[in-house]
Parts: sequence; C-alpha cells; structure tokens
Amino acid sequence: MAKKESKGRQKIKMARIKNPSHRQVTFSKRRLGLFKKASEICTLCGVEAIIIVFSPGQKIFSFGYPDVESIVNRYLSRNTISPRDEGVGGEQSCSMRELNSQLTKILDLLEAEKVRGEVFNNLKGKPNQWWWEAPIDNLGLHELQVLSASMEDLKKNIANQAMFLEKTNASSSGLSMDNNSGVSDQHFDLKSIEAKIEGFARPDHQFANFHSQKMF
Amino acid sequence: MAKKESKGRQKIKMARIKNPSHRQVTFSKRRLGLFKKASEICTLCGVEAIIIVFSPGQKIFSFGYPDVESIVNRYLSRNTISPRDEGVGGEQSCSMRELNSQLTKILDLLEAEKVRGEVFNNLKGKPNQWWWEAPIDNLGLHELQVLSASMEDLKKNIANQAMFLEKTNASSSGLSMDNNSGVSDQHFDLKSIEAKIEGFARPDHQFANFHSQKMF
DNA sequence: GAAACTATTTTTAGTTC
DNA sequence: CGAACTAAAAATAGTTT
Repeated sequence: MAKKESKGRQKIKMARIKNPSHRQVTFSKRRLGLFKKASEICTLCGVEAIIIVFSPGQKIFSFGYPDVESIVNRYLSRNTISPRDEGVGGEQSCSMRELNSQLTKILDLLEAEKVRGEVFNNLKGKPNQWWWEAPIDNLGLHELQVLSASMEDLKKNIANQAMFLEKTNASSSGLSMDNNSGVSDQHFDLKSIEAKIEGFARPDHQFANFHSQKMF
Repeated sequence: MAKKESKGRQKIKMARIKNPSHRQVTFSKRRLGLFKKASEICTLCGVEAIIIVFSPGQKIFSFGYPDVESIVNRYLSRNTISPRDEGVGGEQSCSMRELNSQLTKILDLLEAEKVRGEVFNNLKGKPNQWWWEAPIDNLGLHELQVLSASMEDLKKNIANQAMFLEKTNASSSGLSMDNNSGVSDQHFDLKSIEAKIEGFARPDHQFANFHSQKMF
C-alpha cells in the first residue's frame, strides 16, 4: 500500500498485446476513448461519422452520429443514386424495423445529450441552437442513468427471449447490468411519449448532393 | 511580438466551432488523430474497424482495417443468420443482433457519461457549474416519466417482436456467447426505474449505488 | 476481476513562421 | 495559406484497491 514508484504508463509498444485479458482491458478503454473522440469531432466540426468495430469475439461495437444506418447507406450509395427514399414510419407494421427506428431515435437523443453536456458547460445562457436542445431540456446524467437501467432491463428481456426460444445461446456484448427486480405498474401518457420521441427526429437538413471522395 | 503569454491550448469548448476555417483546421487535425487512434486499437487489440466521416461538404473520409467494404458488408450481413432458413420475411433485416449492437452502443455511451459524472463528483468544490448540476430543480420529472413509459413500451414491443422473430426464423444460431447466466424470471423491471426517478426528483442530489457489473 | 488512481505519453488549440 | 511549434489538456498503461 505504500508503493509510489512507477505508477504511470510507460511507452506503448505498437504491437498486438499478447496477454488476452490485458488486451481486452485495453480494447475497452481505447474503444471508449475512440468513440469519445468521434463524438467530439462530430460536435466540434458538425460532421457525421460512424465507427464499426468487430472485436475478436465477433462482437459488434458501433458508434454513429446521427446513426449508423444512415451513414452506411449513404456511403454505399455514394456512387449510386437510388431513387428509393427511406421513409421511416411509412409502413405501419409493428416490425423490428420500426422498433429499430425507435431505438435509433432514443439513441440520437442520448448521443445529443452526451455531447450537450459539454456544450452546456460553456454555452449555458444561449438559447436553443440545435435540434436536440429543444425537445427535452433538462436531461442529464441522472436521466441517462435511469435510461441506462431501462436499457439494461431491455437487454435482459431480449436475452431472456432468446434464451427461452432457442436455448442454444443468448445475445452477448452487453455491458452493464444490475440486478434490481420487481414488478410495478406505471401509467403514463403514451401519446405524449410518442410526441416527444417524434420530436427528437432530426430535421436532416443535409441532403444535398453527394460528392464522393475518398481521401485517406 | 506582444501576445505570447499562452502558446499552448486552452480548455476546449465542446460546441460547434463557428469560424469555418478554424473548424476546417480542427477537422483535419482531429480526423487524423481519430484515424490514428483507430489504427492503434486495431493493431494493439487485433480487431477490425472502420470509420466513415461525412464532412460538411459531403466529402467522404474513411478509415478501414483491413478495408471498409468488407466491414460494411459484414456489418450489413450480420443480420442474416439463417443458415438453413431462407428467411421468410426478407424485409426483416433487423434482428436481435442489431438491437443488441445498438444497445451496446447506448450502454457504452452511458458508461462514458457515468464516468464523466463521477469525475464531476470529485470536483465538487469548484465553482464550475455543470449542466447536470445547475438545473437540479428543473429536472423534468415529466420527461423522466416519459422516458420510463417509452422504455416500457419499447421493451414490450421488442420482447414481442423478438418472440415473433425467433419463431419465424426457426434457427438463429451463431450468436456468440460467453456466458450462460441463469435466466431466472426477469420481468419488466420498472420498479427500479421508478425508485430512481423518485430518488433524484428531490433536490437532494445523492447519486451513489450505481455499481454496474460488466457481464460480457 | 472490475474500478480507481496516477505518472507519463499523446493529442491538440492556439500561435508563430 | 499551411506547416511547424509549444504548452495545456486529454488519454491511457500500469498499478493499486
């Protein structure tokens, strides 16, 4: 407990880390740092970016601002003008796609909130400047934690369903989970929820022409 | 030569840089740094990753290890996991795997947010007025309820759809898994959410007990 | 074995050339 | 204008709890 020598880091060796656990730790740390950097460049420079990472265990980690799908689609269609426009909500089917859309919207909100925290640190007094400042103004760390708990529960349910139905394996690559349990009835206004969520939808005012150009 | 007091950088304001040329410079610098970080994580951890960035001028910048196309294709095809089933609903390209991936992303971001919160907690004595500290009174309970309810709705839908999807696609093997946590009956866990909402609806900000366990 | 800590490296905002 | 420079800030490898 009294050892204060050489606590900091040493020079990094740019080679594959041999120790698996060590490698995993480094992966987690650096993945977070990478996503944070991506978030920052998106905010500072007003660009859109995604990151997709396949971990050794074939787990997918992705960052997307505003979301992964749209960027991927735009990337793939950069040389092909497809007249088909993706109208979210056009179909009224309660399909996975729609759920995915909801999830994406919430994700957008989260992304915005994450960024907004740092924005507010410096621009407190300014009026609403961006789309995501308007709908919900006072979300913060606490709310995110609540949402985190919700997402954890959601993940549990997904895992449960998968386990129940196939019994072969469960979804993986989740992160945090606590073990609160209990059932309670909560009644809230779902219409206002939908309105709120719809309000999060981004104006998407950047549908100009494509100039595909790879420069790196 | 008059002003040379501070040559180094100052604290960054996490907001969109207004000066266009300045923003462009920052974009170039940070893009390079981001790609370097990505390259490092790929090397150190033996993972595959891509980054796609749409600059304001709709220019595409991409990093890919080993290459962008293969990762994008793998990402897009990760949903088709029916080796012996031809996929009844071809339009249901979104699967639990994707949802799980997005959950992972959200949880990652939340974790980052939580980390920032803790950092703040240690710097309480400072006059910094962070965004999540200031509006403690205005923390919208309504918004929290909205979020909770929306999450509830989302959970139900996803659970239902997961059931439906898994029944449709009889076999969905391939989900990597490194845990077989006992899936005891986990029901919709809104109680904990509710408790947390009530917990910080009060001005008394005491946020502890957020020890989350990483499972995967 | 994850989280906190810390010394050190790495990144980068602002500046000079 | 961009490249080089520099110091402050941020990231993080190794350590401790």
